[in-house]
Amino acid sequence: MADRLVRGVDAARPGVPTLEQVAAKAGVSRSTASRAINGGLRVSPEALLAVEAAVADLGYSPNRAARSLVTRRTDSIALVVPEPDERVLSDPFFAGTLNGLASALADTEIQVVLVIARPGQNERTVRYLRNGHVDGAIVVSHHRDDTLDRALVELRLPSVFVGRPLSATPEVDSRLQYVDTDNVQGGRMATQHLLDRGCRRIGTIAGPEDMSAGIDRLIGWRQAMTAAGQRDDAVVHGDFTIVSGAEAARRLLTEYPDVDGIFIASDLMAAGALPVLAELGREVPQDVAVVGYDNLGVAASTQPPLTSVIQPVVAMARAAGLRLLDQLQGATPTPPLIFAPELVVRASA
Amino acid sequence: MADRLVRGVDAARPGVPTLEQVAAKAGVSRSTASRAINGGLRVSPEALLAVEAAVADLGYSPNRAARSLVTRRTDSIALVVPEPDERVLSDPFFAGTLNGLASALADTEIQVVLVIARPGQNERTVRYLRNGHVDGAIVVSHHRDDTLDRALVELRLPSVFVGRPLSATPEVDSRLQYVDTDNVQGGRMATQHLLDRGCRRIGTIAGPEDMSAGIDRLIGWRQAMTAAGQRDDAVVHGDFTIVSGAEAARRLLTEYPDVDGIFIASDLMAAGALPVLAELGREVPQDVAVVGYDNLGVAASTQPPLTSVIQPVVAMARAAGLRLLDQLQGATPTPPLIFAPELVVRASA
DNA sequence: CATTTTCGTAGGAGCGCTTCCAAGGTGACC
DNA sequence: GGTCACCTTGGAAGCGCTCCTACGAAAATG
Repeated sequence: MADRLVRGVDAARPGVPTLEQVAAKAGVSRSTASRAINGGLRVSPEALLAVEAAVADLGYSPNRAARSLVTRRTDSIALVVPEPDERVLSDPFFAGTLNGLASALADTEIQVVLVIARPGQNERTVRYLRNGHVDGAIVVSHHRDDTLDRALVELRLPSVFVGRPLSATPEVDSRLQYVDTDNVQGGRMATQHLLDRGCRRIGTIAGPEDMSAGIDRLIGWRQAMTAAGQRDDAVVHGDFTIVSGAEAARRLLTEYPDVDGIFIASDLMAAGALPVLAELGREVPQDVAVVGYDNLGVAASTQPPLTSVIQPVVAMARAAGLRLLDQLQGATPTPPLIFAPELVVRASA
Repeated sequence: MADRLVRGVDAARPGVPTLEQVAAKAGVSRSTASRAINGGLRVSPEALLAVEAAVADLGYSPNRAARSLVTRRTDSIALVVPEPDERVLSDPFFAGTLNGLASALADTEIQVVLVIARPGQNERTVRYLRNGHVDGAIVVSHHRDDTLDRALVELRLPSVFVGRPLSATPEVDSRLQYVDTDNVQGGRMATQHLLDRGCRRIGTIAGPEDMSAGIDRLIGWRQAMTAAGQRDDAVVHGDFTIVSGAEAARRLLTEYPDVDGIFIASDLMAAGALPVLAELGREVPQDVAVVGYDNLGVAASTQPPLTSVIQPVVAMARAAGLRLLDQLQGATPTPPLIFAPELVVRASA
């Protein structure tokens, strides 16, 4: 273990003001000062004013540790994210989540603690969450490891998943809060758009088979294809990265050279696929129409710009944050909140 | 203020184990248990073993609040980031930072608290940091607002900037820790590469004039151009986003239609510029060679793939984390750590 | 006018932990 | 064998805060 660490703020100086000092300055007792600060109930207007002045004067802010010790709350929530590897690194999904969450918590005092869920360290992560270090958790269910999901559900810690966790079978849905878009419908919409513009031999570059977003979008594609009486065999998988998109496109066009439309389960993969299509002499959208998914920045900047299905990450994360807040206030868990996907038509299809 | 919140973990159940329980189970006093847990100094081997067993058995982990209250440390550091807006959202910079920081802290107990520095709320941010809620801070100096930078420096809170803060004039450098790449040299290298391949009329799409990365890369370009005896007037500015890159490219080619090379200060802007070049009938790299900056994922997937200057975000953030750790252990601040940029040659130049 | 209710306030206990201190036990050394 | 040093240990204080309880004064009630 490390030696004694040096104090964050030097103790030699007057130091951080305490409630005691505020009370003294305001000429009231510690209790009154505390009450004044925590909502001002049962405090006379004069006392309230005096305390507020003292607080402003001293630049006081309550010691969270002390408060937390007695309230048994921490006023902080965990943002549980999978270890940011190459994939997450190039994925704007996370930044969007953060943005939405921040906006949900904007006018609370709640802090966000980043919890990196390292693969193989679930034990540690769960212990951290269990032992009251945070009041709740937002879990970015963007990883392939559902033992963590399961463990979190067992925990009874107020928590909301962004994106349906794979462990969310219908039976346990009620015990489990999540926010997601309807990826099945999204997949259907994307495919239908291709069908509507006349494509008949439509392939798909699907996401990983162990992530709900990957699975569901593929299901949506299947549904649309069978409903239209088309074959649903032209499937290759990627892992949502640019590189995998390029590879997948190559495989797809090799195995099914006659495709005239591709539904690609993420814009990033589409960004990888488009250059390959060009290289193989396919004009987009004339020879092969392409629809992506996510609509997160990259979509508009590909060549040609990508028709894509909107996944409103920011709104989802915001909703997740608000739901968590509700739970922290004691509200009972509500059923999953599913956003409707929307299609943005650009040049690629 | 909000009403009483519900406890994160239900108190009716056996609840979270305390040190007292561990001690009882191990058959030692609370003090001994504490000593055993915090490094095991002055504890007999038997006692140590007994405590360790009890800890494992009970799944104990110390209450951070209680510990923090007495040690006056929080064992957490702030990651101060500018409010994630559109720009940050589509920027993999942040994810990389997180990745690097996480790796630096991997085998410590230190938690990362996300502090969103909202514009116009500097007061609040500073107060939070000042009042001992965290032991130190990593500041992603990726924003345009240097009053925060200045305030943080005043704070005497151990902190490390990722990216040179604009307020870091040579005089205050010593009081201020940061990690950065040599953006001037990076700009020079990029430009030199264009010169070397025969470009003579080189323009630049520079970053914002109020961010050190923007300023320095432009300086580098200027240096290379004047050293080569070329005119350094073909400058337009963007704000590091894709959209601004597209606009800037249009402006540049309108004002200076004879450019045969462009140094673009970020890959994202380059990603916006390339389609515009294509649209205006310029072949890359034949008619106009292009060098980008950052080499963060997008670079490899543009059409054509982008020659770019590596900015090792992950390594930088990791270094920043390690330096902060050093400071927390009492080490004296060290001079800025500057990474050398590297050029990755791809098809665009 | 006496009595109850209400209100604002102060004091004190105690949250779980670290750490100071004194005490006890052991071995080394004279 | 006695003294000293050293190591291990438990008791107790106290970190800054909230909240329970008690209390006096003011307001409302009979």
